[in-house]
Amino acid sequence: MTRQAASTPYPKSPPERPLRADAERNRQRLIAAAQEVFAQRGLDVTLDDVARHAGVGVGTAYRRFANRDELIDAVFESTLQRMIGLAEQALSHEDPWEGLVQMFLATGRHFADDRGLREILLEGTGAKDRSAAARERLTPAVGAVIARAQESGRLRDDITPTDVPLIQLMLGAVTQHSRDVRPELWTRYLTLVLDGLRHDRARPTPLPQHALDQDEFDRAMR
Amino acid sequence: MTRQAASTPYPKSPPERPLRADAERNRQRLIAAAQEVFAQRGLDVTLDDVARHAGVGVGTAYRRFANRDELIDAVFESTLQRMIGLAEQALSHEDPWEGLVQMFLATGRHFADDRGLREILLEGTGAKDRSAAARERLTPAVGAVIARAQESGRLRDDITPTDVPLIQLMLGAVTQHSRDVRPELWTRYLTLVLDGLRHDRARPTPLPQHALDQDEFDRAMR
DNA sequence: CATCAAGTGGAGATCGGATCTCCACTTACG
DNA sequence: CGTAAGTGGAGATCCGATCTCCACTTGATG
Repeated sequence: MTRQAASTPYPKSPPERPLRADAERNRQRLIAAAQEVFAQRGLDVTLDDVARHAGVGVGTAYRRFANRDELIDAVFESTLQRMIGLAEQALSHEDPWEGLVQMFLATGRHFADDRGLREILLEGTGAKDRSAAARERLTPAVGAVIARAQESGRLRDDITPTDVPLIQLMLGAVTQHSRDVRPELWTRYLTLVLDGLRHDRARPTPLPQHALDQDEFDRAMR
Repeated sequence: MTRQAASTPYPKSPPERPLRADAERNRQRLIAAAQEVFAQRGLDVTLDDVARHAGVGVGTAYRRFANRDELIDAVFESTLQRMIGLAEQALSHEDPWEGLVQMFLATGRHFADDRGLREILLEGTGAKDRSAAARERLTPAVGAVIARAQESGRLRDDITPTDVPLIQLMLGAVTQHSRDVRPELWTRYLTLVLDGLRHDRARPTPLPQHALDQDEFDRAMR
């Protein structure tokens, strides 16, 4: 799919010297456009799409980014930082269980809003090493949140850090199908899962988001 | 994508007269092959793939089935019947809660083993009316299982029948990513969700399937 | 067993969509 | 103002999927 970058014409990686002002402006526009397009339609869009959305010519896009992968890297570096931040914030929440819940909610929201992010972090789309590296940077914080919640006795003991992305993956599947009909539906199922994750519980937590009615359901399942 | 069937050469729907014996044999082979290929690789395979797998020429495939959709219908009619049967069996289980669990397990297993089935019933891939019709036939039985479990007081009251396919969709997402690494992993998350679905519970149900370790995880996320 | 309509295989025509280049033109910068 | 840097976008190239066509084989029938 991705061709090997040819030797001469446009290999991009090391910015050999500063770009001209207008060129740099276009580069930023491309990144911003890519961010939006990836979020909406996933990583499987053409550079032509991104270029059109940015209001520049295809040629310009290819001159700045040899292929989609370079663009993806440029776009997701900052997002990944933010995700790590969210997990770390969860650690500083005074209540360990609430911290865990907050982490699921905060990261879940990002995933709900950004299909590209789901694809990279949860579905392993695109360059495998990129995804792996990203998750590796995310793991320590997530592990800490889990461990702390378990020590507090509120989270069942048989949960491990790898369960977290799998759960987010499940919620992502819901979002994928319901986003046009009810973008927040995933919170319903998160609540359900959280009730399953509790070490002990008295009564079920009330579910946010009523279930899909028949009509919504039909539309969600296209 | 699917072209309008042309007037003369190979429109297939009404079997105008009985097929010659060898032709009928090939037809069956094609359906059997399609069943397998759809189960393994989903509905998005070419008729060429199916034909090769059946050991017949492409031409033969196209002579019998004007397009993939006809083949899909031929393949899934029987499977759908079986799914309905599973829900009905759940109703006859003496314990209403156990019946519900059995329904999730039995249908979940089918979904786990058959990607094409997931795509039709859970992901609304392919002809939208086919999926809708199929689900419509499945709904009454599922609704009854839910209602009975709720009346027994074991299933929380805020669950509705449309939650069932959404939950299966979540589990399907797990299966999709873990099938090469650990095909049964979905049962772990089903147990978690079931614990969340219980109206009241003392201690968590032990989870089947230990979580993915780091290596398995990396492979699952490709 | 001879005849011939029915059926077959699979090479390749056709289509469509994605990727990427090329170059005449425009623009920023010294 | 001169010129190196940058631009746009038409179209060359590639690729894979769909579907047809026809020389050849096979099953049914008398």
